[in-house]
Amino acid sequence: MKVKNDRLEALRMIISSQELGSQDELLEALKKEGFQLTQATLSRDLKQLKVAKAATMRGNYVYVLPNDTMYKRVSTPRSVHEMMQVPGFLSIHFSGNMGVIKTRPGYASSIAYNIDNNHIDEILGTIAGDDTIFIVIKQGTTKDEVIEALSEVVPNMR
Amino acid sequence: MKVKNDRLEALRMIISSQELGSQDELLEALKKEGFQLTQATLSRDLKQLKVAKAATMRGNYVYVLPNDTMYKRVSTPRSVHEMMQVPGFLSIHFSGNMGVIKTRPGYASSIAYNIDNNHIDEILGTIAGDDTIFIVIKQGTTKDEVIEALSEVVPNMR
DNA sequence: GTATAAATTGTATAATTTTGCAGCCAAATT
DNA sequence: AATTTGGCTGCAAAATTATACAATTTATAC
Repeated sequence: MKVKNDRLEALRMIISSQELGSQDELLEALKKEGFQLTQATLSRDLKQLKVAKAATMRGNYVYVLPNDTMYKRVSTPRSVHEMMQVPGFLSIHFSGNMGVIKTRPGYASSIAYNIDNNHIDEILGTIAGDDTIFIVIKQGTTKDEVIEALSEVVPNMR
Repeated sequence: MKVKNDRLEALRMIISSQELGSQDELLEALKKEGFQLTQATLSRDLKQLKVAKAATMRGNYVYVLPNDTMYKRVSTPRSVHEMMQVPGFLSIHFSGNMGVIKTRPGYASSIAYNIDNNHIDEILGTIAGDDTIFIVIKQGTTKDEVIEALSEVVPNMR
């Protein structure tokens, strides 16, 4: 069934690239892509793709794919080594006791996870958005020391 | 409100330890734990906890926590009552005008919520990830003052 | 190609979830 | 003490989502 597979693929792309909160909105987005279907069918598609509807920080709801890190089920925890293959890192800059890492879209949380799980003394903590990570640096630590420590963990660090 | 926090905590435990697919089922589970509330309130609680409803492989739906602890569960599943004794707070450290709180996975946002809603003068604001909270501290405030103030709000603070 | 089985879909409806509103209560303010 | 403010909740209605059923299409076997 070519049509259905295409539709599911389009749906995946729509969900991962936009923040839509109801099936009607998804339906409309699909229509713009040239897919003609009813809410009932969409509901079935969503079930098949295991899409979840989740509350956001901004107080609304969005659909998310099952492998979006936050709502991922199961998952064999990836090893540090595996994650080092992931080339999401873009840049790092510092200001005062904080560092800001820019990553490719979607990579922030996995890189931050990687940093957290390596218990780097120089870093008190991280918080990740979609393509940005904030890190708080231990007092008395230099940028170079932080970069040195991070380069053990983050691929393409330098 | 003590009751509400307890309820949210119980809800979290229920969701992470059982596979329930409708709010009515959750309501019943909560009732067994001694919580009395309506489906409407539950819906709001779920929104606040950022719980998502996701399709499963077995063709039904389940509620999942934003960082699904379900599949990382430890071998001995603790009872809801036991787990409620164990709040999520792990540690706090400071650097410059910032504090970094580490929590058990998934607990950051609810603890940050507690902090925010207690209007602590010494804290300008917080931002929470999954297991980390950044807090920005008012200038001229000492760590001890912050810890003092937080201990009113965060369980197991010291 | 025809027949049979399986999958897909729309319709209509049932089931579920979210939300506006008003009341209540506790904490803060005057 | 009285008043204001803000959070929490239930109720009921609105909004949204899931599904039984029947029809149709597609795949498979003969």
